[in-house]
Amino acid sequence: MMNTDYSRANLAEVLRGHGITPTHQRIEIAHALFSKMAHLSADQVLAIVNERHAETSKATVYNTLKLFVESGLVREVIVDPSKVFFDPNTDPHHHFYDIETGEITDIDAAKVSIAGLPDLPAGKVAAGMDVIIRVKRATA
Amino acid sequence: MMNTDYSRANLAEVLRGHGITPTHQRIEIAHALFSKMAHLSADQVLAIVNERHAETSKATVYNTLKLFVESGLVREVIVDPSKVFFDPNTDPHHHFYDIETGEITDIDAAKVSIAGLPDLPAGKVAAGMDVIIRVKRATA
DNA sequence: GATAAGAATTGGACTCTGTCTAACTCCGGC
DNA sequence: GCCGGAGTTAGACAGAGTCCAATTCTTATC
Repeated sequence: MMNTDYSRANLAEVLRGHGITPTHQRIEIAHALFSKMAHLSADQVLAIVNERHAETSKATVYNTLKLFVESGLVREVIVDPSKVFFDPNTDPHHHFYDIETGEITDIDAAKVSIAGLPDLPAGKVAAGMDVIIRVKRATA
Repeated sequence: MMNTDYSRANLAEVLRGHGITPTHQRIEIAHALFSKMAHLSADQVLAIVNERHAETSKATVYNTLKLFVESGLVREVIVDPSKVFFDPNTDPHHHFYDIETGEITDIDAAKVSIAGLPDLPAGKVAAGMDVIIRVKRATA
């Protein structure tokens, strides 16, 4: 788990630690994701980053989010057709998605298991697997 | 589970049984889904239905798939950003989705369980919940 | 601190999935 | 067979995401 220092200077170090050149835009995007600690869509990230002055383009937000996903800094959560969310929490966990309200709730990874996965200890869902449970009512 | 007679005449009866007026287009769409018994996207359904002569519009395919989902004839499977798949198998089950190959594999519903769902017998995932497990390698 | 070369960013056009609409056609009860 | 409502249609539209060539920034090296 990441520490909780979300200063620009610290975020720059975090990016360097993941082999990412810390540009202004990338730092702002990282700041948006980590300081909110919420599941954000690319659109929401774009809006937050440009709240005061428009300074980051759509292309950069998409490029950067893709880069962050590839380097394991955030996770992609695909719950909705036509909208991907980005989750700054990379601890092993899964997601409930309420179809009706659009709400996303975390589930402890240890609580989800699948029988018949002989190569996994106790049938637990392996790290790297992304379990998304779509429900019709809030179940959290 | 549905029977395996995929003749137009029988599909018309199946549609009527679900309260759906069996038009030519709807029968063709049902035929595409059930005779292949595969997870198809709206685009694929459109292509299959119009293989010989263009006779069904995009709007009708979308309308019909939505109608089929609402009446429980097929299920929506949301595994990929920007593409929804439709599954003619409505038996309770869940899905593995291989991010790299795009392959979708079924999992027996009984094999997936979540701890900490007190209102559900034995922590089993409830009917109506749609569990999608996104993996990086084929795990089936 | 200046320089240079590659990396990052940009805006805008573009693609793709899916929606909407208003006119037209078909289905089924009478 | 007629009629009214249900179903279908083409094409315009919307929103998320991609692409590209031109520009700007970062950083290693001096």
